[in-house]
Parts: sequence; C-alpha cells; structure tokens
Amino acid sequence: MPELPEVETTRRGIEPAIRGQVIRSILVREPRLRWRVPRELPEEAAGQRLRDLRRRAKYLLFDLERGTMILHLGMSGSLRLMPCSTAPALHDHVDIVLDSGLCVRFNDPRRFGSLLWTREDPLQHPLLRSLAPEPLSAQFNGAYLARAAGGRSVAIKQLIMNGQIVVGVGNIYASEALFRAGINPRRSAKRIKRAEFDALAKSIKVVLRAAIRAGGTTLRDYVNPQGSPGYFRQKLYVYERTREPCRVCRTPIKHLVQGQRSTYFCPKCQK
DNA sequence: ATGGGCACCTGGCTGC
DNA sequence: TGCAGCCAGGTGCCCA
Repeated sequence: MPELPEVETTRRGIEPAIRGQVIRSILVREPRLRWRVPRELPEEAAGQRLRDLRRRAKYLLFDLERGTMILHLGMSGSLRLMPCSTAPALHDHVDIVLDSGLCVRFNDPRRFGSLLWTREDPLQHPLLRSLAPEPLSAQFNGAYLARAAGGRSVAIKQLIMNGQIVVGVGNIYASEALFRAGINPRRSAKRIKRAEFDALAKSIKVVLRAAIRAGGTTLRDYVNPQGSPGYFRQKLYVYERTREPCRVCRTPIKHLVQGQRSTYFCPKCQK
C-alpha cells in the first residue's frame, strides 16, 4: 500500500495532534502483524510523552522520552485519529491512546504492517540501519543514482524499488517516475546513461512531491488520518491504465510483470 | 555481492 | 449462489 507520499501524509496528519501528548495506554487487539508486537511495548510506552513523529523511508518513528515505536503500514495499513471511545472496526489492531482522549488507531487488513519497540537509536535498528538515502534529500541525485547503479544488470524499475538504492519508491511511483523520465522500465540499470539518471532522480522527486501535495494515492485501502482518500490517482500517467491512451501521445499503455509486480508504461514515450 | 522467487495475510473481483 | 483462481501501495529471507 502506502509508499512515501502516503506515509508522509499520514505523518503530517497525525503529528500536530500527538506532539507533546502523554500516552495513556497502548491497546493491542491483534499482536500478530508481520512481526509480533513486542509484549513489553504497552508497558514500556504508557505514561511517556510523545516528543516527535518522524518518517524514515516508509517507517513512522514515534519518539518517546525513553524509546521509540517503529511503525510500518505494510501493503494495506492506515492510521486514523479518532476519539478513543469510537467502536473498533474490523482489522483495527492497535490503539495508541492519548491523554487528550484521542487515539491513533492502526488498521491493517492484510497484517503486513508492523509495530516494534526500541530503546536504542531507531535509525540503527536492524530494519532501518542499511536503508538508502531519502529521495527528497539533496544527497539523492543523478550522480548518486549512477554510482549506486554501479553496472548492475537488474531492470531499472526494480533498481529504484530497492531500498538499498533509494527508499520510499514503491510500485506506483516507480512506474510513474520512469514515465516522466521517458525510460523503459525493462532496461538494464547498467545501460542507463548519466543524463537519464539525472532525469530519473529529478522525476522521482517531482512525482513524490506532487503526490504528497495531493495527499497520496488511494487505490483500495489507503485513507489519511482524517479518513479521507488521497487524490493523486487522477494524476497518474500509467499506473493501472493498461490499454488506456497515454496522456501524452495517445498510444495504449502497456502492462508487464517484473519481479512479480505489475509495471505500466507507454511504449512510445519510454525508450 | 547479486538476482530471483517465495512467504506472510485478507479481501475484492472475475469467470465458470 | 458458490467457489476457485488471481490480483493488490511491501519487504525480509533463502537459495543458486
């Protein structure tokens, strides 16, 4: 589900309501997420003040006074802000109950999401430690991408979905960024020219920023913390547009599968 | 080190 | 109406 824009939209929607709040309790209705929610998490977190809500890649980091909750939305997860008295719905697995009476409620039908706890620097957690640079940072650019690609033979689409190369780019935005850069998703990374890496890095930034501005993309499950969908779907050039005319040249959009994931592209605009 | 494939899980849709 | 089969915003892990 959520890629960087949806996670960032979630962060921005929740942060003002939770910053400085004290956690009254953590209610775990279903601990069996991708990894079991640590048994000690509720007792560790309860009573602590929320210092900050950060995002790293597609992870949300709830910084407490002593320790951090690390949350990932997986494919179908979402966080919503609501009064803690609201009756839980199907797949509402965890509540972070605040002293204000509001709670952050984690819903995740497929349970590919996760909620973890650490007392150490969360950026050094095994799951986060070796992640690549943020795509919206200055560090991420064509020169970096060209170096990171380093003559690798993988298809360029799979390269930009690899969290060791760049984080936050998932299946939707990988196809969209390649369209905007005019690059065929099947091309081997080692055959991409330097100027094309420049264009691709730029396209990744542009598409992610535009998607954040639209509140992300909702295909099925995703809603923001207020329960509204994201509106970037209307702005997609290729994703889930098989056989529909390219918005630029009217050529029918093509679909293929790479690494068991759907890819969409325009055979005329992308070389 | 790299690349490919599988696994985890639920639900919605299609076609017989 | 029922059910099998396929597909879905992610990513860790195992194997060659």
